Amino acid sequence: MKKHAPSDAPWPDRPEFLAMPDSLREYAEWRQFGKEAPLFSIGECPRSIYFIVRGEARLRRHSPEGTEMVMQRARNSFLAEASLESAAYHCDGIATEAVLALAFPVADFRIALAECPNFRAKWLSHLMREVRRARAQVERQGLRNAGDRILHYIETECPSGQLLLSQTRKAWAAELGLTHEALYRALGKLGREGLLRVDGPLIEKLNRTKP
Amino acid sequence: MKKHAPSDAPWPDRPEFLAMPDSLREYAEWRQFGKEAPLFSIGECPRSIYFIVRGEARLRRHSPEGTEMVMQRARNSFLAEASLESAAYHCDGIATEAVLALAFPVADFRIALAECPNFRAKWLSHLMREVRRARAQVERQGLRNAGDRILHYIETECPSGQLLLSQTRKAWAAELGLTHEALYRALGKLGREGLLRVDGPLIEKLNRTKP
DNA sequence: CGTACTTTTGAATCGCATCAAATCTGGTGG
DNA sequence: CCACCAGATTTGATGCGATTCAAAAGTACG
Repeated sequence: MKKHAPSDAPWPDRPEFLAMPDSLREYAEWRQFGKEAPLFSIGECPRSIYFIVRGEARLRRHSPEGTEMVMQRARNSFLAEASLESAAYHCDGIATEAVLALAFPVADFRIALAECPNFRAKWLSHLMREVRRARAQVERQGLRNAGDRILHYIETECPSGQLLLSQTRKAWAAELGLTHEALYRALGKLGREGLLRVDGPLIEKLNRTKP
Repeated sequence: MKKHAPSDAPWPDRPEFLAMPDSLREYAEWRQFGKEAPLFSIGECPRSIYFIVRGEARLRRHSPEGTEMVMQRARNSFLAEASLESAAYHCDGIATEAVLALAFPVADFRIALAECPNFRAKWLSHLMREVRRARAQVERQGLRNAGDRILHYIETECPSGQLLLSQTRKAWAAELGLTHEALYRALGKLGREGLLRVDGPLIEKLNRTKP
Protein backbone atom coordinates (compact mmCIF):
# COMPACT_ATOMS: atom_id res chain seq x y z
CA MET A 1 0.00 0.00 0.00
CA LYS A 2 1.39 3.37 -0.95
CA LYS A 3 2.56 5.29 2.03
CA HIS A 4 0.53 8.44 1.92
CA ALA A 5 -2.85 7.17 2.93
CA PRO A 6 -5.11 9.91 4.28
CA SER A 7 -4.73 9.58 8.01
CA ASP A 8 -8.41 9.73 8.81
CA ALA A 9 -9.44 7.10 6.30
CA PRO A 10 -11.72 4.56 7.93
CA TRP A 11 -10.49 1.08 7.21
CA PRO A 12 -12.91 -0.81 4.95
CA ASP A 13 -14.70 -3.64 6.74
CA ARG A 14 -16.20 -5.49 3.79
CA PRO A 15 -15.43 -9.23 3.77
CA GLU A 16 -14.28 -9.17 0.15
CA PHE A 17 -11.86 -6.43 1.12
CA LEU A 18 -10.62 -7.99 4.34
CA ALA A 19 -9.92 -11.29 2.62
CA MET A 20 -7.63 -9.57 0.17
CA PRO A 21 -4.05 -10.83 0.35
CA ASP A 22 -1.38 -8.37 1.52
CA SER A 23 0.47 -8.87 -1.74
CA LEU A 24 -2.40 -7.16 -3.57
CA ARG A 25 -2.63 -4.40 -0.98
CA GLU A 26 0.97 -3.51 -1.75
CA TYR A 27 -0.04 -2.46 -5.22
CA ALA A 28 -3.03 -0.37 -4.25
CA GLU A 29 -2.97 3.36 -4.74
CA TRP A 30 -5.00 5.94 -2.85
CA ARG A 31 -6.92 8.33 -5.05
CA GLN A 32 -9.22 11.21 -4.35
CA PHE A 33 -11.99 12.57 -6.51
CA GLY A 34 -14.08 15.70 -6.14
CA LYS A 35 -17.84 15.87 -6.55
CA GLU A 36 -18.85 14.99 -10.11
CA ALA A 37 -15.32 13.95 -11.03
CA PRO A 38 -15.01 10.92 -13.33
CA LEU A 39 -13.18 7.84 -12.02
CA PHE A 40 -13.32 6.47 -15.55
CA SER A 41 -15.33 6.98 -18.70
CA ILE A 42 -17.26 4.72 -21.02
CA GLY A 43 -15.08 3.13 -23.68
CA GLU A 44 -11.82 3.39 -21.75
CA CYS A 45 -9.76 0.30 -21.10
CA PRO A 46 -10.02 -0.70 -17.43
CA ARG A 47 -6.66 -0.43 -15.68
CA SER A 48 -7.82 -0.38 -12.09
CA ILE A 49 -10.50 -1.87 -9.90
CA TYR A 50 -11.73 0.76 -7.46
CA PHE A 51 -12.78 0.24 -3.90
CA ILE A 52 -14.74 3.27 -2.66
CA VAL A 53 -13.52 3.83 0.89
CA ARG A 54 -15.26 7.11 1.63
CA GLY A 55 -18.00 8.97 -0.17
CA GLU A 56 -20.02 7.53 -3.01
CA ALA A 57 -19.42 6.71 -6.65
CA ARG A 58 -21.84 5.54 -9.29
CA LEU A 59 -21.94 3.58 -12.47
CA ARG A 60 -24.15 5.36 -14.94
CA ARG A 61 -25.11 5.68 -18.55
CA HIS A 62 -27.00 8.21 -20.57
CA SER A 63 -29.70 7.36 -23.05
CA PRO A 64 -29.47 9.11 -26.44
CA GLU A 65 -32.20 11.53 -25.25
CA GLY A 66 -30.08 12.37 -22.22
CA THR A 67 -31.95 10.56 -19.47
CA GLU A 68 -29.56 9.40 -16.80
CA MET A 69 -29.61 5.78 -15.76
CA VAL A 70 -27.90 4.60 -12.55
CA MET A 71 -26.56 1.04 -12.76
CA GLN A 72 -24.73 0.82 -9.45
CA ARG A 73 -24.09 2.87 -6.32
CA ALA A 74 -20.90 2.08 -4.47
CA ARG A 75 -20.28 3.11 -0.84
CA ASN A 76 -17.73 1.14 1.10
CA SER A 77 -17.61 -1.38 -1.73
CA PHE A 78 -16.10 -2.14 -5.12
CA LEU A 79 -17.18 -0.28 -8.22
CA ALA A 80 -17.57 -1.84 -11.67
CA GLU A 81 -16.50 -5.33 -10.64
CA ALA A 82 -17.47 -6.70 -14.03
CA SER A 83 -14.82 -4.59 -15.72
CA LEU A 84 -12.13 -6.93 -14.42
CA GLU A 85 -12.24 -8.80 -17.72
CA SER A 86 -13.69 -6.27 -20.13
CA ALA A 87 -11.73 -4.60 -22.87
CA ALA A 88 -13.65 -1.37 -22.23
CA TYR A 89 -15.88 0.19 -19.62
CA HIS A 90 -19.55 -0.05 -20.46
CA CYS A 91 -20.53 2.82 -18.17
CA ASP A 92 -19.17 6.04 -16.73
CA GLY A 93 -17.84 5.96 -13.17
CA ILE A 94 -18.67 9.20 -11.39
CA ALA A 95 -18.07 10.45 -7.86
CA THR A 96 -21.38 11.78 -6.60
CA GLU A 97 -19.61 13.41 -3.67
CA ALA A 98 -16.01 13.77 -2.49
CA VAL A 99 -14.53 10.28 -2.82
CA LEU A 100 -11.56 8.50 -1.37
CA ALA A 101 -10.83 5.31 -3.26
CA LEU A 102 -8.27 2.54 -3.49
CA ALA A 103 -7.21 1.68 -7.01
CA PHE A 104 -5.99 -1.89 -7.61
CA PRO A 105 -4.26 -2.70 -10.91
CA VAL A 106 -6.39 -5.27 -12.74
CA ALA A 107 -3.46 -7.56 -13.52
CA ASP A 108 -2.46 -7.80 -9.86
CA PHE A 109 -6.09 -8.24 -8.94
CA ARG A 110 -6.42 -11.24 -11.24
CA ILE A 111 -3.26 -12.79 -9.85
CA ALA A 112 -4.50 -12.36 -6.28
CA LEU A 113 -7.80 -14.00 -7.22
CA ALA A 114 -5.96 -16.95 -8.72
CA GLU A 115 -3.61 -17.38 -5.78
CA CYS A 116 -5.70 -16.64 -2.72
CA PRO A 117 -8.61 -19.06 -2.13
CA ASN A 118 -10.15 -17.03 0.68
CA PHE A 119 -10.16 -13.81 -1.30
CA ARG A 120 -11.55 -15.63 -4.31
CA ALA A 121 -14.42 -17.10 -2.33
CA LYS A 122 -15.41 -13.68 -1.05
CA TRP A 123 -15.15 -12.21 -4.52
CA LEU A 124 -17.40 -14.92 -5.92
CA SER A 125 -19.97 -14.17 -3.24
CA HIS A 126 -19.70 -10.52 -4.01
CA LEU A 127 -20.29 -11.08 -7.72
CA MET A 128 -23.31 -13.27 -7.09
CA ARG A 129 -24.76 -10.68 -4.77
CA GLU A 130 -24.26 -8.11 -7.51
CA VAL A 131 -26.10 -10.33 -9.99
CA ARG A 132 -29.04 -10.59 -7.61
CA ARG A 133 -28.99 -6.86 -6.97
CA ALA A 134 -29.02 -6.06 -10.66
CA ARG A 135 -31.90 -8.48 -11.20
CA ALA A 136 -33.85 -6.89 -8.37
CA GLN A 137 -33.33 -3.59 -10.15
CA VAL A 138 -34.60 -5.09 -13.40
CA GLU A 139 -37.69 -6.27 -11.59
CA ARG A 140 -38.19 -2.84 -10.05
CA GLN A 141 -37.90 -1.07 -13.38
CA GLY A 142 -40.48 -3.46 -14.74
CA LEU A 143 -43.07 -2.08 -12.34
CA ARG A 144 -45.06 0.50 -14.24
CA ASN A 145 -46.32 2.29 -11.15
CA ALA A 146 -44.17 4.91 -9.43
CA GLY A 147 -45.46 3.99 -5.97
CA ASP A 148 -44.74 0.31 -6.53
CA ARG A 149 -41.16 1.11 -7.43
CA ILE A 150 -40.69 3.07 -4.24
CA LEU A 151 -42.11 0.27 -2.11
CA HIS A 152 -40.08 -2.33 -3.99
CA TYR A 153 -36.93 -0.30 -3.41
CA ILE A 154 -37.50 -0.18 0.33
CA GLU A 155 -38.40 -3.86 0.45
CA THR A 156 -35.30 -4.99 -1.41
CA GLU A 157 -32.74 -2.47 -0.16
CA CYS A 158 -33.86 -1.99 3.44
CA PRO A 159 -34.62 -5.20 5.35
CA SER A 160 -35.77 -3.08 8.30
CA GLY A 161 -38.43 -1.36 6.23
CA GLN A 162 -36.81 1.97 7.02
CA LEU A 163 -34.89 3.90 4.44
CA LEU A 164 -32.53 6.65 5.55
CA LEU A 165 -32.01 8.49 2.30
CA SER A 166 -28.31 9.20 1.80
CA GLN A 167 -28.88 11.17 -1.38
CA THR A 168 -31.16 13.90 -2.65
CA ARG A 169 -34.61 12.81 -3.73
CA LYS A 170 -33.83 14.01 -7.19
CA ALA A 171 -30.89 11.60 -7.37
CA TRP A 172 -33.06 8.85 -5.92
CA ALA A 173 -35.58 9.48 -8.67
CA ALA A 174 -32.90 8.80 -11.27
CA GLU A 175 -32.02 5.56 -9.51
CA LEU A 176 -35.68 4.54 -9.63
CA GLY A 177 -35.97 5.47 -13.29
CA LEU A 178 -38.47 8.24 -12.59
CA THR A 179 -38.53 12.00 -12.98
CA HIS A 180 -38.18 13.83 -9.70
CA GLU A 181 -41.69 15.26 -10.08
CA ALA A 182 -43.18 11.79 -10.37
CA LEU A 183 -41.24 10.70 -7.28
CA TYR A 184 -42.44 13.66 -5.18
CA ARG A 185 -46.03 13.07 -6.15
CA ALA A 186 -45.86 9.33 -5.56
CA LEU A 187 -44.27 9.89 -2.13
CA GLY A 188 -47.06 12.30 -1.26
CA LYS A 189 -49.71 9.86 -2.42
CA LEU A 190 -48.23 6.93 -0.50
CA GLY A 191 -48.04 9.11 2.59
CA ARG A 192 -51.66 10.16 2.27
CA GLU A 193 -52.69 6.54 1.76
CA GLY A 194 -50.91 5.57 4.95
CA LEU A 195 -48.51 3.15 3.20
CA LEU A 196 -45.45 5.26 3.96
CA ARG A 197 -44.30 7.56 6.69
CA VAL A 198 -42.08 10.28 5.26
CA ASP A 199 -40.07 12.32 7.73
CA GLY A 200 -37.26 14.25 6.11
CA PRO A 201 -34.62 11.78 4.97
CA LEU A 202 -36.29 8.93 6.86
CA ILE A 203 -38.82 6.99 4.83
CA GLU A 204 -40.62 4.14 6.53
CA LYS A 205 -42.80 1.50 4.95
CA LEU A 206 -45.94 0.83 6.97
CA ASN A 207 -47.38 -2.65 7.00
CA ARG A 208 -50.78 -1.92 5.61
CA THR A 209 -51.99 -3.72 2.54
CA LYS A 210 -53.08 -1.69 -0.41
CA PRO A 211 -56.85 -1.18 -0.54
CA MET B 1 -22.56 -38.61 -14.97
CA LYS B 2 -25.61 -40.81 -14.57
CA LYS B 3 -25.79 -43.51 -17.21
CA HIS B 4 -29.09 -42.81 -18.90
CA ALA B 5 -28.29 -39.68 -20.82
CA PRO B 6 -30.61 -39.13 -23.76
CA SER B 7 -28.66 -40.42 -26.71
CA ASP B 8 -29.34 -37.48 -28.99
CA ALA B 9 -28.30 -34.85 -26.46
CA PRO B 10 -25.92 -32.36 -28.08
CA TRP B 11 -22.87 -31.94 -25.90
CA PRO B 12 -22.72 -28.45 -24.45
CA ASP B 13 -19.89 -26.35 -25.86
CA ARG B 14 -19.82 -23.49 -23.39
CA PRO B 15 -16.37 -22.77 -21.94
CA GLU B 16 -17.67 -22.73 -18.37
CA PHE B 17 -19.12 -26.16 -19.02
CA LEU B 18 -16.12 -27.62 -20.80
CA ALA B 19 -13.78 -26.50 -18.04
CA MET B 20 -15.80 -28.41 -15.49
CA PRO B 21 -13.77 -31.15 -13.78
CA ASP B 22 -14.84 -34.75 -14.41
CA SER B 23 -15.35 -35.21 -10.69
CA LEU B 24 -18.27 -32.80 -10.83
CA ARG B 25 -19.68 -34.38 -13.98
CA GLU B 26 -19.96 -37.64 -12.07
CA TYR B 27 -22.55 -36.14 -9.82
CA ALA B 28 -24.68 -34.56 -12.53
CA GLU B 29 -28.14 -35.86 -13.21
CA TRP B 30 -30.09 -35.59 -16.45
CA ARG B 31 -33.55 -34.12 -16.08
CA GLN B 32 -36.31 -33.39 -18.51
CA PHE B 33 -39.05 -30.81 -18.23
CA GLY B 34 -42.13 -30.22 -20.33
CA LYS B 35 -43.31 -26.88 -21.59
CA GLU B 36 -44.28 -24.60 -18.70
CA ALA B 37 -42.91 -27.04 -16.12
CA PRO B 38 -41.15 -25.50 -13.12
CA LEU B 39 -37.48 -26.37 -12.55
CA PHE B 40 -37.77 -24.68 -9.17
CA SER B 41 -39.99 -22.18 -7.45
CA ILE B 42 -39.43 -18.96 -5.59
CA GLY B 43 -38.64 -19.49 -1.92
CA GLU B 44 -37.30 -23.02 -2.31
CA CYS B 45 -33.83 -23.87 -1.08
CA PRO B 46 -31.48 -24.38 -4.04
CA ARG B 47 -30.21 -27.95 -4.21
CA SER B 48 -29.03 -27.99 -7.80
CA ILE B 49 -27.43 -25.74 -10.36
CA TYR B 50 -29.00 -26.36 -13.75
CA PHE B 51 -27.30 -26.32 -17.08
CA ILE B 52 -29.89 -26.07 -19.87
CA VAL B 53 -28.63 -28.42 -22.58
CA ARG B 54 -31.60 -28.33 -24.92
CA GLY B 55 -34.60 -26.05 -25.07
CA GLU B 56 -35.00 -22.92 -23.03
CA ALA B 57 -35.67 -22.06 -19.41
CA ARG B 58 -36.29 -18.71 -17.80
CA LEU B 59 -35.92 -16.96 -14.54
CA ARG B 60 -39.02 -14.92 -13.89
CA ARG B 61 -41.03 -13.14 -11.27
CA HIS B 62 -44.53 -11.81 -11.08
CA SER B 63 -45.42 -8.37 -9.81
CA PRO B 64 -48.33 -8.21 -7.33
CA GLU B 65 -50.59 -7.06 -10.20
CA GLY B 66 -49.59 -10.13 -12.18
CA THR B 67 -47.28 -8.63 -14.78
CA GLU B 68 -44.60 -11.10 -15.73
CA MET B 69 -40.99 -10.05 -15.57
CA VAL B 70 -38.23 -12.06 -17.25
CA MET B 71 -34.86 -11.85 -15.46
CA GLN B 72 -32.87 -14.38 -17.48
CA ARG B 73 -33.21 -16.62 -20.50
CA ALA B 74 -31.02 -19.68 -20.52
CA ARG B 75 -30.26 -21.69 -23.68
CA ASN B 76 -27.15 -23.77 -23.72
CA SER B 77 -26.10 -22.12 -20.47
CA PHE B 78 -26.48 -22.16 -16.71
CA LEU B 79 -29.67 -20.97 -15.06
CA ALA B 80 -29.82 -19.01 -11.79
CA GLU B 81 -26.08 -18.97 -11.18
CA ALA B 82 -26.50 -16.59 -8.27
CA SER B 83 -28.46 -19.21 -6.34
CA LEU B 84 -25.25 -21.09 -5.64
CA GLU B 85 -25.00 -19.32 -2.30
CA SER B 86 -28.57 -18.27 -1.59
CA ALA B 87 -30.72 -19.79 1.07
CA ALA B 88 -33.72 -19.52 -1.24
CA TYR B 89 -34.54 -18.91 -4.88
CA HIS B 90 -35.53 -15.33 -5.60
CA CYS B 91 -37.31 -16.22 -8.82
CA ASP B 92 -39.23 -19.04 -10.47
CA GLY B 93 -37.36 -21.21 -12.94
CA ILE B 94 -39.66 -22.24 -15.80
CA ALA B 95 -39.14 -24.28 -18.95
CA THR B 96 -40.56 -22.25 -21.81
CA GLU B 97 -40.35 -25.26 -24.06
CA ALA B 98 -39.33 -28.90 -23.69
CA VAL B 99 -36.08 -28.81 -21.74
CA LEU B 100 -33.22 -31.21 -21.21
CA ALA B 101 -31.04 -30.10 -18.34
CA LEU B 102 -28.12 -31.26 -16.26
CA ALA B 103 -28.58 -30.82 -12.52
CA PHE B 104 -25.43 -30.39 -10.43
CA PRO B 105 -25.68 -30.63 -6.64
CA VAL B 106 -24.69 -27.26 -5.19
CA ALA B 107 -22.32 -28.76 -2.61
CA ASP B 108 -20.34 -30.63 -5.26
CA PHE B 109 -20.42 -27.56 -7.43
CA ARG B 110 -18.81 -25.47 -4.70
CA ILE B 111 -16.14 -28.08 -4.11
CA ALA B 112 -15.31 -28.21 -7.80
CA LEU B 113 -15.02 -24.43 -7.89
CA ALA B 114 -12.63 -24.50 -4.95
CA GLU B 115 -10.49 -27.29 -6.37
CA CYS B 116 -10.33 -26.63 -10.07
CA PRO B 117 -8.63 -23.36 -11.08
CA ASN B 118 -9.58 -23.58 -14.72
CA PHE B 119 -13.25 -24.18 -14.01
CA ARG B 120 -13.25 -21.40 -11.46
CA ALA B 121 -11.78 -18.91 -13.91
CA LYS B 122 -14.47 -19.69 -16.45
CA TRP B 123 -17.15 -19.45 -13.80
CA LEU B 124 -15.88 -16.03 -12.74
CA SER B 125 -16.00 -14.83 -16.35
CA HIS B 126 -19.47 -16.22 -16.65
CA LEU B 127 -20.66 -14.36 -13.55
CA MET B 128 -19.18 -11.08 -14.70
CA ARG B 129 -20.82 -11.48 -18.07
CA GLU B 130 -24.10 -12.07 -16.27
CA VAL B 131 -23.62 -8.86 -14.25
CA ARG B 132 -23.06 -6.91 -17.44
CA ARG B 133 -26.05 -8.49 -19.08
CA ALA B 134 -28.32 -7.67 -16.15
CA ARG B 135 -27.08 -4.09 -16.17
CA ALA B 136 -27.75 -3.81 -19.89
CA GLN B 137 -31.27 -4.97 -19.14
CA VAL B 138 -31.60 -2.31 -16.43
CA GLU B 139 -30.52 0.29 -18.93
CA ARG B 140 -33.01 -1.00 -21.49
CA GLN B 141 -35.89 -0.92 -19.03
CA GLY B 142 -34.94 2.65 -18.22
CA LEU B 143 -35.77 3.69 -21.79
CA ARG B 144 -39.29 5.07 -21.74
CA ASN B 145 -39.87 4.58 -25.44
CA ALA B 146 -40.95 1.20 -26.80
CA GLY B 147 -39.01 1.64 -30.03
CA ASP B 148 -35.84 2.55 -28.17
CA ARG B 149 -36.08 -0.64 -26.13
CA ILE B 150 -36.38 -2.73 -29.27
CA LEU B 151 -33.35 -1.09 -30.87
CA HIS B 152 -31.37 -1.35 -27.63
CA TYR B 153 -32.20 -5.04 -27.41
CA ILE B 154 -30.89 -5.72 -30.90
CA GLU B 155 -27.79 -3.61 -30.30
CA THR B 156 -26.85 -5.34 -27.06
CA GLU B 157 -27.98 -8.90 -27.82
CA CYS B 158 -27.16 -9.16 -31.51
CA PRO B 159 -23.72 -7.90 -32.52
CA SER B 160 -24.63 -8.55 -36.15
CA GLY B 161 -27.60 -6.24 -36.00
CA GLN B 162 -29.84 -9.12 -37.00
CA LEU B 163 -32.17 -10.74 -34.53
CA LEU B 164 -33.60 -14.16 -35.31
CA LEU B 165 -36.46 -14.31 -32.87
CA SER B 166 -36.48 -17.67 -31.11
CA GLN B 167 -39.66 -16.94 -29.19
CA THR B 168 -43.10 -15.56 -29.83
CA ARG B 169 -43.36 -11.80 -30.02
CA LYS B 170 -45.67 -11.88 -27.08
CA ALA B 171 -42.95 -13.53 -24.99
CA TRP B 172 -40.42 -11.06 -26.33
CA ALA B 173 -42.68 -8.23 -25.20
CA ALA B 174 -42.54 -9.58 -21.64
CA GLU B 175 -38.76 -9.69 -21.85
CA LEU B 176 -38.76 -6.05 -22.96
CA GLY B 177 -41.14 -5.06 -20.21
CA LEU B 178 -43.89 -4.11 -22.65
CA THR B 179 -47.38 -5.30 -23.45
CA HIS B 180 -47.56 -7.26 -26.67
CA GLU B 181 -49.77 -4.58 -28.22
CA ALA B 182 -47.16 -1.90 -27.58
CA LEU B 183 -44.49 -4.14 -29.12
CA TYR B 184 -46.51 -4.81 -32.29
CA ARG B 185 -47.21 -1.13 -32.77
CA ALA B 186 -43.62 -0.10 -32.12
CA LEU B 187 -42.33 -2.73 -34.56
CA GLY B 188 -44.73 -1.43 -37.19
CA LYS B 189 -43.68 2.14 -36.59
CA LEU B 190 -39.95 1.36 -36.75
CA GLY B 191 -40.53 -0.55 -39.97
CA ARG B 192 -42.42 2.34 -41.53
CA GLU B 193 -39.68 4.74 -40.43
CA GLY B 194 -37.08 2.58 -42.14
CA LEU B 195 -35.15 1.87 -38.94
CA LEU B 196 -35.99 -1.82 -38.93
CA ARG B 197 -36.62 -4.50 -41.48
CA VAL B 198 -39.11 -7.01 -40.13
CA ASP B 199 -39.43 -10.26 -42.02
CA GLY B 200 -41.15 -12.97 -40.02
CA PRO B 201 -38.85 -14.04 -37.21
CA LEU B 202 -35.93 -12.10 -38.68
CA ILE B 203 -35.62 -8.54 -37.43
CA GLU B 204 -32.83 -6.43 -38.79
CA LYS B 205 -31.66 -3.07 -37.57
CA LEU B 206 -30.95 -0.67 -40.40
CA ASN B 207 -28.20 1.87 -39.99
CA ARG B 208 -30.20 5.00 -40.42
CA THR B 209 -30.17 7.62 -37.72
CA LYS B 210 -33.42 8.69 -36.21
CA PRO B 211 -34.79 11.88 -37.75
C1' DC C 1 -62.27 -29.24 -38.75
C1' DG C 2 -62.00 -27.11 -34.47
C1' DT C 3 -59.65 -25.10 -30.74
C1' DA C 4 -56.26 -22.41 -28.52
C1' DC C 5 -53.09 -19.10 -29.06
C1' DT C 6 -50.67 -15.51 -31.43
C1' DT C 7 -50.85 -11.57 -34.27
C1' DT C 8 -52.86 -7.36 -35.50
C1' DT C 9 -55.68 -3.18 -35.29
C1' DG C 10 -58.96 0.07 -32.89
C1' DA C 11 -60.66 3.14 -29.20
C1' DA C 12 -60.60 4.90 -24.55
C1' DT C 13 -58.15 5.74 -20.43
C1' DC C 14 -54.56 6.65 -17.17
C1' DG C 15 -50.10 7.72 -15.45
C1' DC C 16 -45.87 9.65 -16.27
C1' DA C 17 -43.04 13.04 -18.74
C1' DT C 18 -42.68 17.61 -19.75
C1' DC C 19 -42.81 22.47 -19.18
C1' DA C 20 -43.51 26.10 -15.90
C1' DA C 21 -43.24 28.43 -11.78
C1' DA C 22 -43.18 29.16 -6.84
C1' DT C 23 -40.92 28.11 -2.46
C1' DC C 24 -37.38 26.20 0.39
C1' DT C 25 -32.57 25.07 1.60
C1' DG C 26 -27.68 25.19 2.23
C1' DG C 27 -23.70 27.38 1.31
C1' DT C 28 -20.81 31.73 -0.14
C1' DG C 29 -19.20 36.11 0.12
C1' DG C 30 -19.93 40.87 1.42
C1' DC D 1 -25.24 38.53 10.25
C1' DC D 2 -27.50 39.08 6.12
C1' DA D 3 -28.04 39.13 1.05
C1' DC D 4 -27.67 36.25 -2.50
C1' DC D 5 -27.38 32.34 -5.44
C1' DA D 6 -27.63 27.56 -7.07
C1' DG D 7 -29.84 23.71 -6.50
C1' DA D 8 -33.49 20.88 -4.44
C1' DT D 9 -38.27 20.60 -3.35
C1' DT D 10 -43.04 21.12 -4.35
C1' DT D 11 -47.28 22.02 -6.95
C1' DG D 12 -49.88 22.95 -11.30
C1' DA D 13 -51.29 22.29 -16.23
C1' DT D 14 -50.80 19.88 -20.49
C1' DG D 15 -49.75 16.25 -23.76
C1' DC D 16 -48.08 11.94 -25.21
C1' DG D 17 -47.44 7.21 -25.11
C1' DA D 18 -48.24 2.93 -23.01
C1' DT D 19 -51.83 0.24 -20.88
C1' DT D 20 -56.20 -1.64 -21.05
C1' DC D 21 -60.21 -3.54 -23.04
C1' DA D 22 -62.09 -5.26 -27.21
C1' DA D 23 -62.36 -7.72 -31.32
C1' DA D 24 -60.96 -9.66 -35.77
C1' DA D 25 -57.82 -12.29 -38.51
C1' DG D 26 -54.07 -15.47 -38.85
C1' DT D 27 -51.62 -19.81 -37.47
C1' DA D 28 -50.32 -24.24 -35.33
C1' DC D 29 -51.68 -28.52 -33.86
C1' DG D 30 -54.40 -32.39 -32.49
